[in-house]
Amino acid sequence: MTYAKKRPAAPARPAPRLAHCGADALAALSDPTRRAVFEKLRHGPQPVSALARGMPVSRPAVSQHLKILKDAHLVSEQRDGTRRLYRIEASGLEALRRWFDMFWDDALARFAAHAEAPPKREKAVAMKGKDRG
Amino acid sequence: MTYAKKRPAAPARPAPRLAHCGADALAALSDPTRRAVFEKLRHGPQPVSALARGMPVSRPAVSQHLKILKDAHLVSEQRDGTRRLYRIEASGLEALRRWFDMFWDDALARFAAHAEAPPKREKAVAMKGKDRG
DNA sequence: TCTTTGCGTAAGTCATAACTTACCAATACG
DNA sequence: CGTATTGGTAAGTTATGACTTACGCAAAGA
Repeated sequence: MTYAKKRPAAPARPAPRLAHCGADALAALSDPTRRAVFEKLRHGPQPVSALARGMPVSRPAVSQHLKILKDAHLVSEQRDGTRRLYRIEASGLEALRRWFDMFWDDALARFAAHAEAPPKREKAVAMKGKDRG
Repeated sequence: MTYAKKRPAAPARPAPRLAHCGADALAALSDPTRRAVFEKLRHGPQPVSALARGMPVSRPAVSQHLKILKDAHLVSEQRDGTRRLYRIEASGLEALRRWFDMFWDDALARFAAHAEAPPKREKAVAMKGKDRG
């Protein structure tokens, strides 16, 4: 969940720095229903009602999910009469993969090196019960 | 968001079928703060307070995020005195990659084949204004 | 042993994501 | 032109996730 407006109990939230890569795609695919829709598209381009058919949610819900997937460049839309064919778009997957490979390579390298160099224990500067920096 | 308990406005929600692969990992990485923590771990194993340092959220918040990452097998924990060293765990990444490569391969194959075979238009069985199947 | 450091967990708050139904626009079709 | 199909969008509801503070326990260190 991303906080934006003011919230009394939590002073602020200056948008934690994050790699602006496959972030949107990750968020988009974090929802089970959205994943289900996305997986349905593996069988080829489909109109909204076909995607909604058999799903436990309403057609408008699927529409809303498709919008999110589209914004994340995970699907693209092609108008065909009154229908709109949705299909999986490579670019979103690609962005995701780039972000992801970063860690993958790292993990492998680190595993290969086998030297983890656990951080030195350093004297903490007296914070009695304080949970905040 | 995953619905579980009853909700008057929405009859039921029988858990949309989904490939039980990197699902947890995707959900875990969908949060910006969690990604930030995860990215910090690229520099090597770190104790909780080191991870929390400089973050816009409290230390307990980071602890909670680490629990989620751990449940998704994205990080592992090693006790060291009063500290607990967290490090990136390959297995979660691997699961994620498997799920992900499924689509990736598909997308490439489909792109290569170039034949999309858009679904035939079929007479819908008269549903006046109904949004549900 | 008494204190400090390190960290997990409980309880409570609040914004919001994921739904719902209703409505509207656009295209196809008779 | 009237009607049905298709699908996007608005408005409203609710469960939940991301926080907070407070507390408690375990290991070090004096």
